[in-house]
Amino acid sequence: MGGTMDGTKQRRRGDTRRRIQDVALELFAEHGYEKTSLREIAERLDVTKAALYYHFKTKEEILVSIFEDLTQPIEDLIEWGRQQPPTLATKQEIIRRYADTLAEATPLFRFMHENQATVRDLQIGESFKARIHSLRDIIVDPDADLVDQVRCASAIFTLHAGMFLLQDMGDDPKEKNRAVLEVATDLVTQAHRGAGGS
Amino acid sequence: MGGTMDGTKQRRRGDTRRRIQDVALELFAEHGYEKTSLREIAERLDVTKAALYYHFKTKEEILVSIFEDLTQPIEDLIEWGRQQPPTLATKQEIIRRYADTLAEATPLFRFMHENQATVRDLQIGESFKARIHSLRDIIVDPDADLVDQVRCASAIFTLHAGMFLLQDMGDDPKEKNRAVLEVATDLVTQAHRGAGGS
Amino acid sequence: MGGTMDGTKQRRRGDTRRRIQDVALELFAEHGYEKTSLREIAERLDVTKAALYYHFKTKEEILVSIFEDLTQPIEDLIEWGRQQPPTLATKQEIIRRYADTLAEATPLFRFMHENQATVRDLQIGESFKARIHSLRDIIVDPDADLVDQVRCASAIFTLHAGMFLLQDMGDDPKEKNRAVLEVATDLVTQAHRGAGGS
Amino acid sequence: MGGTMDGTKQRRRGDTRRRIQDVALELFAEHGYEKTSLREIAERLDVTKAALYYHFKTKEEILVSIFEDLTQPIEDLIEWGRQQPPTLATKQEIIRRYADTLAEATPLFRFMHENQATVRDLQIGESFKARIHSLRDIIVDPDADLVDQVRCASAIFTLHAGMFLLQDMGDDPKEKNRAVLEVATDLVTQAHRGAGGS
DNA sequence: CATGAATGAGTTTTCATTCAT
DNA sequence: CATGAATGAAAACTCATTCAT
Repeated sequence: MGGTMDGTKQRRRGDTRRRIQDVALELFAEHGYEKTSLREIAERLDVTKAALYYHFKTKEEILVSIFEDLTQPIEDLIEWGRQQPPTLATKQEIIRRYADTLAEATPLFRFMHENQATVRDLQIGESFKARIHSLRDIIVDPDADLVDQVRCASAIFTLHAGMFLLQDMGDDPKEKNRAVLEVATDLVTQAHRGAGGS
Repeated sequence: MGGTMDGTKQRRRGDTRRRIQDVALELFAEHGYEKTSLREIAERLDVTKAALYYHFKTKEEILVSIFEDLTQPIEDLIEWGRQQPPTLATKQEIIRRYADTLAEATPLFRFMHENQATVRDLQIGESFKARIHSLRDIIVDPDADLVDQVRCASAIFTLHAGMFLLQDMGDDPKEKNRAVLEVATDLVTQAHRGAGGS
Repeated sequence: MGGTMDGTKQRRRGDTRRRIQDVALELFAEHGYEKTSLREIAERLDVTKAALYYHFKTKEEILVSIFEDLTQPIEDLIEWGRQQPPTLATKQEIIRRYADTLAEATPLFRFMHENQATVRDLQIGESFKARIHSLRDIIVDPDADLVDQVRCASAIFTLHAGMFLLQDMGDDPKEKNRAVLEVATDLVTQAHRGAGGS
Repeated sequence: MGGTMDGTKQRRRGDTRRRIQDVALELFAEHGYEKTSLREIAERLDVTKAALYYHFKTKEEILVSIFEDLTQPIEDLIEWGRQQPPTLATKQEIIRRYADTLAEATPLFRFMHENQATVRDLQIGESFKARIHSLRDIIVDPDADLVDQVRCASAIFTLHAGMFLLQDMGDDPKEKNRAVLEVATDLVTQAHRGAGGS
């Protein structure tokens, strides 16, 4: 009981919830939240719309649940960052780790990035914005020179842009990711130098 | 007669088309394209929905018309850029001018930036993407080092982000804009240096 | 003055009304009354919708006016028929003349035939039905054998069908029309014989 | 339990689709396809418009579904006719059977007959036309004399007209139907004789 | 767990019609 | 004669959501 069972059933056991999230995110990222209907999601999963409502109370809840599941790593990163000394090395490491986090949840971040107007009215908007700001506040001293503040924010956006907007650049995606990371790291490094870090 | 008349009426004469565009853009930028209904636009203008259809064939056409009217300056800028020698000074000037262009059509660019998922299915998406790419291709040699290519793209996104995402940063918006411009210019300058510019 | 003028202007003088009728009938016959919009008519004539309203009070009036202009010949035919002796020759002549009438106003009759459901609610419906019935009553004695009554009605429908439904039959339209007329005449002849006509 | 239940509820169970078709056809036949709105259909059934869309994807699909369900007998008749020897008896039998078919699906055929302009743009138009042509081709040799071809087509239209246009003729509908059938049969018989049938 | 059936509120769009100029 | 601008009413259709089974 509850142990290993058959395996085929296990894949479907409680798995529907996850499958809904996967398909929903894929469609949200592709066509936007508003233009993705529950009918579409249900059809792709070959279940009825009503089935979605067994697992989630509303359409928005589907999105919220995806968001909550996938942004845990960012919260962890923020937590970690706050406990480190505010050295350049820490900041560089945060950039590095953030790049990894983005890479692992690309569709969600692509969605967040491309649907800001939608997301703004949708509870999670504030939540997401707050996280990004927390992150920014770790890598830049709010008392620093404004130009350096911008540089750090820009580092974050460079990572974002690298994920979603530069798909046509460079031949090898890995190489491109390395280049993006380098530019972002550079920006943070320059900001740090400007801020008087020796 | 026929001369100057009252002025109140004159403002409404033939002005409706423009007023629709204005209100529509405002709402599109605020709530997104999909979530803005024609009823909403019409109500704000105190006309009927059908009046909108007298001036525009479809909802999409409203957006397209706004887009076409407001992106002319970018096309001009691209045209100008292509006829200049590819010096660092040129590139810096393009960044400067592009910043101005963005500032003058903030709501449109905010809209484009925050509704990419929507815009992608909407004809003008490709058109806009193409313009940004053209701009990028002017400030970076496609044969340059990949890191420097990213730096230039990043310069453009820094300007974008500066417009729409950094509204809480710094006390004085003008100062912030100057800071944003400086970071973007820096990125281009660094890219140029890397590319072997003396 | 008022005499011959230029000729170009003369063609347009008061001609608009006729042109509206022509285009309207063409479109009504092609796509049906309901699916033909005034916008469509106006666009084809290269005038505005409002111009149509200068010449006709309503959409229905356009149709009514066409109807009235074009069905005069039928009324004349009925009038003529009523004053003839009820011989077989008269009936045959009516069939012959009716065939001519149909041929001369094909689009109208095609319209009436293919849009009966529409026309029924539209005033002219009754009017048209009454005319056809009058015609029928001339070529068949209401006291005749029911089979012969049907034969006569069938003669009329044969003519109609020949106009609108047999376009693919036979190589030469003229030949086909002659065949149609022959069948219709035959039917009337048979009916007459049945009715005890010597 | 599960057995016979009440009967009132049972009639409504799964019956909605059929009820929609029935009411729709009734209204389509009465006022025409274009002038019948989904609101009207829904109101008569005491359901919402959206309920219609649960059962049919579009308004047109309602019509198509009715058409497909009701024209099966014609297809069967054509199939049967093709496998018979082309004797006069066969042709007469086809006329007889076709009259029966028409009588059993009167509203649909009335609709098809009175809304040809509408139906023409509506997919099923061609489909219907093709069936009628197939039928015609069975009862008349395409190489026959043109007059006899017309006679056969006329036989079919006589049946049609008998259904929809002669409602005022004769006192007893059954008698009238018999008369119509007789005229149609006569026409086919004459055509056969003309074609060289002994 | 999931479905079949339905709803209410909304959407974009079209149309015949009006009227001041 | 004709237009430019607008309207009120209605159309077809979509969507998130509900609920008995």
